[in-house]
This record gives sequence, structure tokens and C-alpha cells, in this order.
Amino acid sequence: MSIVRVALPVPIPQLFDYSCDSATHEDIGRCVRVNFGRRQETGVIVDLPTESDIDPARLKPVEHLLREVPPLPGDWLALTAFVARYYHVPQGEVIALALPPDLRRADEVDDRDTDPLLALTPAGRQAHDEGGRPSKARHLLAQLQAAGPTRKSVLRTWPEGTACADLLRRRWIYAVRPQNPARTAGALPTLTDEQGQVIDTVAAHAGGFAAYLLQGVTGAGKTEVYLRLIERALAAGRQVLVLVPEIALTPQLEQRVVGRFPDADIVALHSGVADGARSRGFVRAMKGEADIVLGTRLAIFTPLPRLGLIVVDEEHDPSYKQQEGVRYSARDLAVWRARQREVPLVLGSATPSLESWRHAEQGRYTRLRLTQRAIATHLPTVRLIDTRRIKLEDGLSPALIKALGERLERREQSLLFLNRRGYAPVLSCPACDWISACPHCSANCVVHLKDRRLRCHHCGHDTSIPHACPECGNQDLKPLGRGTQKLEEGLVARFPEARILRVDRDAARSRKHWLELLARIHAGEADILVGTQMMAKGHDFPRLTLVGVIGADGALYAADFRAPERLFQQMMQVGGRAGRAALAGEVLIQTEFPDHPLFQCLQRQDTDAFARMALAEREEANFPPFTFQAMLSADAPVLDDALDFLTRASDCIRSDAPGGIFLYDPVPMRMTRLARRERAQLLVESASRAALQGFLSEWMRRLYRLGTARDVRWRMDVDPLDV
DNA sequence: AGCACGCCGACT
DNA sequence: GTCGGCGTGCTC
Repeated sequence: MSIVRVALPVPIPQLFDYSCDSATHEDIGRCVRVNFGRRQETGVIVDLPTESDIDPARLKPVEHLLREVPPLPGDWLALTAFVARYYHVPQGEVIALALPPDLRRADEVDDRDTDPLLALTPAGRQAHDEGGRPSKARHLLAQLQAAGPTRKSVLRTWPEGTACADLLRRRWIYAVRPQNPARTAGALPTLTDEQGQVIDTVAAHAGGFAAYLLQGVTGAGKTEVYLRLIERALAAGRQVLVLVPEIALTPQLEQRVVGRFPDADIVALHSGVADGARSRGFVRAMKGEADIVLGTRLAIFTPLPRLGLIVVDEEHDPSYKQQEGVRYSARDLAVWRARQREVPLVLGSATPSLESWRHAEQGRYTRLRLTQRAIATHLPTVRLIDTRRIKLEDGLSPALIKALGERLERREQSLLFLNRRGYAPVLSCPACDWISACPHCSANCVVHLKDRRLRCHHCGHDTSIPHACPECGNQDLKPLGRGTQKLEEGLVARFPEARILRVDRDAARSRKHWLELLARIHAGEADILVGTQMMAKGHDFPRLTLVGVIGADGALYAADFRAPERLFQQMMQVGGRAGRAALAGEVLIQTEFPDHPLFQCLQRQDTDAFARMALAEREEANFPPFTFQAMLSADAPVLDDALDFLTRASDCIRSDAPGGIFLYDPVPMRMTRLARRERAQLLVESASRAALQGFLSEWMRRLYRLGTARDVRWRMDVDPLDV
């Protein structure tokens, strides 16, 4: 009779022991079905302890041990254990998040992908021809050579069929992908000297852990560097993990990877991938069959037995941080995982996060630079338009209007960037004080004139636009401010001959809509694009030569200390859209603060100067990355209950907090009300990550014991992005 | 989180 | 007299 220690998907910071006659160490990492309280749950065996702290008589037996699926590997369990420790969440919740739902239920995994057609690789043919000491593996190899490509299920019935996994592991055989086009042996782009040096540097230490911060402006050829490094890893028989930001709407990198490695087994993991395919990809990766896993933050949890390289593209992107549930940072976990598996890690960005920048400064990461634009001729020129003394027409300055007119004449594309969708951010009554406040949030409902709706962009509240003021009956309600729809409307009136295309979350409702829009833009069916931040990323538009930025100043007023960093990153990114190919690009930024250092750095496109300045400010103010933070937040139907909880949470440890730990006072969150709940937060800070972690462990122990009023919910966020 | 138990208020 | 409110406590 053995004891199994099980992680269950419940918000209790413990593991649970069960008895199980048949379990052995081979079963660590396997799913089990167990009775838990009144109900049944699926968990994962994380250990096989010799004895339990629980009275043996109280141990319930495991209901079912699922042996149909291979066990999760030890390093994967270690990763989930680390996430549980670092982010202070129960390991069972981490596992529930990391494991595809189908797998946790251990349904029969679809055979379409698990029964691949197997064939010899060149290495396999070589091994076969060379002969060597007879073994099961070589015997099976000879059979397969004679029989030609064979389904795995068939091969398994052969005398030495069990050696199949061994052959796959040695990369003597591979899964033939039916839809593979013939390998395009087209000429690879010529590398610049810089690219060559970067690749050599990383490749020189391919055998162990090393973190690289690859800094290169848009068009400097970061992707080509990734591809060459991937190529080398694959040639060495290793798997590669590539993380991309949550704009999985852009299939761009995926296409380039697929195009470059047509023979590789590539697993894509993003929000557009259905559960079934996700499970199959997970299993293929775990079995060592997949060569490349390309996905958004969740992909960091893919088990990869032959892992040889991790790439994090656009490492500064905030979408690597999960903002609910288990609040992990996939970028930070990538560093941990690379160290754990002793493989190199490449963090790429044109505008690195200040956290990574600091790590590079401290020598924890090796900085690599790509300064030359590999593709286009020049960087775009950036012009700041001082809007303080000029009259704007439809939100546009004369200079921007003139620039747009010139592009129309030259039949080039323009992009107007306005990070505010809808027609106007608020509807107001000039006669009284009424505004279109959301009934559930401390935010205003946005006017969507197209479908005559008022919508809250935070909670989704949706009503029709009233015909008269609900307060005073005035029929003349005025939309205030300007969103993408209104900007579009003004442009249509001003440039009636131009083809104007709005690209925001309303226009690109689904992946399908978005791909259609992209296709139209590429086909040259638009002269002026009006877009939100979804236009900032990915995609190069060859005829795009003008980017106009409207309403950038908001970030300068923002209370969030990271707002300027984000603005700079976004501006650099959106500016990078302009003038690729042979056409020179121009970026016009309308601002009331043309002298602001941020805009000055932007004009010179001097990322280093901006980073130095921003870091100096952060150090002065004692903000991250010079200090480490955690945020305890609570919400309840009534603000006072949330504040009350946080006060008690603070009181339960305040007197025991070691020196160097700063506990702030509980305060209402910036957006206090969200979806009928009122929210408050309590910040903890320390100059030492270890000290903060030690404090958090003790605090969490006490918090779980602290009684919670029934309608209060709380959570801990380690390394929060929004403070 | 669920789901029990348990102890006080207004209802057939 | 019961149905049911939600405070408290436990789940191997």
C-alpha cells in the first residue's frame, strides 16, 4: 500500500495524501480521480511519500489512476511547484491552469495526431546503413526502412514495436506531416555582420544556461536571428520554445517559422487553438515529437524533454503577465525554466522592459544589439507637432492633414493611431451635469454611434443611446472627445476620395474579421488606416509611409508609473510600421508637450537614452526594478468591506513585519468600481526579493487563517504590473 | 471554492 | 413549531 501526494485544483494551499495500492514512483506526474469532501476531483500525483502527516486511517483511496496518458515529467512538476511558491498560489491551481483541460479529464486523446505516419530521418537512414550493434531499436529501424512510412499504431504491433519511442527520441524517425509542402530550399536572407555575430555569440554557449537581451529596432532582423538559432537547435536534435505576445491575431511569426522549417513538427498554442488541438500539441511536445512550440504565455507550461532553446519575442509586452487567477509572468518563468533546463534564452525587443534592461546592466543578461536596419533603407523620421497654439480640425493638425494629403497623391498608405475605440469616450448633457456613467463601474460608457449603443469597455454593460437626457429630458446630448469611429467620420468628410479603413477591436471582432482586414490592407485596398493598439504590433505594410499619432499625451497624466514606459514602447512600435521596403517613413506625433524628455527621446528614437532616463526616475522614486512589489487586493459589493479586509490583513502582520518590508495603507483602486464590485488594494515593497518572498510566505499563511466576510474576495499579485 | 454544520428570525 | 438566513470550519 503506497501513499500518493496529490495536487488538487482547489484554492487551498496544501497537497492532499491518498492511499493507492498500485502506485509506484513511475506514477508520479499521473492524473488521479479522487473523492474530495463530498465531490470528486481530478488531481496530479506530485510525490510518493513514505509516510503521511495524516492519520493513515483517514486516507481515502484513489478512485482511479489514469495510466493511458504518459506522466507529466519531473521538471514540469518542479516548474509548477516553483510557480506555486513564487506566486503564492496552490500548486493544484497552477497545474489546473497549465494542463490542457482534456488531459486533466484524461479523455481518449484523438488519434488523428497521436497516430502519425512515421518515416526515417536522414540520421535514421545513416544509422541503418552504418549498422552497429544489433538492438531492438536497430531491428525496428530495419523493419521500417523495408516497409516504408508506417502508422505508429501499426508499427507498435511489430515484434520490437516498443522501441518506437526510442527511435523518435534519437531522431532516427519522425512524424510525417501530411500537408507539408516540399521543402523550399530557397535562398536564405543574407545575414548582416551584426546578425552573424549575435548568432555566433548565442550558439557558442548553446550547451548551458545563458540569458540574452537582444535589442534591435523594427526591421533590424530579430526574427531572422531567431530562425537561425532555431535551425541550429533543431539540427542538434533539440526542441525550441518560442513565446509571442497575446496578439495571437497575428499569424506572422508562425507563418515564417512554418515556411522556414517545413519538415519540423510545429505546435501552435494561442487563444485561437481549440482545446482538442491544444491537448494534442501538449502531448506531442511532451513525448518529444514536436520540434517547435510557438505560443502565447500559456505555452511556457509545455513539457519539452529535448528542450534546447527558449525565445521570448517582444519581451517587454505586458501580455506576458497573466492578470487574473495565477498571476504569473511567462517571461520571468522563461528565465527560470532556461536556468532549470540549462539552455540558452533569448529575450528580444526593440524597446526592452526596464526590468530586463536593469538585468542586462547588472550583467545577469548578456546584451546583444542589432543597430542596422536589415530590410529598409532608413529609420523613419519622427516629427513632434506642438498642438498648444494651433487649431485642430477633427482632431488633426494642419501638418498632419497636409502629410495625409501628400500620401494620397503619392498613392501611399497612412496610419492614424488613436488608442481609443468607439465614437466618443462619453456622452454628456450640456443642460445638466449628466454623463453616460456606467452603472456598474467607475467608468463612463463609450458612445458607439454606428450601432447607436452606449458601452462600458470594462464590464460590457450595453444600452441604447437615449433620445433625451435621463436627468433633465434635454434632447440635445453631446458626445465628448474622440474615438476611432469619430476620427474615421472626420476623415471621410475631409478626404472623400480616400479609402479609409478602421482597424480596432470593433472592426476586427474575430480572428476571421481581423485576417480579412489584414488581407485588404495588404491588397492595397486602403489609403488611410485608423487603428488602436492592435495596429501597433506585428505586420509590415509595404506601402505604409506615414504614421500619425493622436492623443498620446494621456499617458503623461496617468498615475501609473509604468505609463510612460508603455507609451514609449508603443510609439516605437507603431513608428516601426512606417517606411519599410524602399519608401521612407515619417511619424508625426501630436502633443502638447513637445519638450517632454520622453518625446525628445522618441524623436531621436533613442531607446537607450529613454531607458537611462526612466531608470533614473525609477531609482529616485524607489520604484521597480529598484524595488520588488506585491499587491494584495480585495473586492466586495461595498468598498468598506474590501478596505476592512485589507486593514485586518495588514494588522495581522504589521507588528511582525521585518525591517526592509514596507506595508502601505489599504487604498481604493484607481478604478474603484468594476462590474458591480468595489475594489481596494494594499501594496508591499522591499528592496530584496528574498526578503519579500519570506514575508509573503508568512503573510499568506496568516491570510488563509484570517476569516473573510462572505462576499469579500481577495488575491495576491507578485510583481504586479498595474500599481 | 464547495459544502457541511449550526444557531437565530418570520412564516405555513 | 419549521424553512432559511449566513457565520464558521473542513476538505487527505
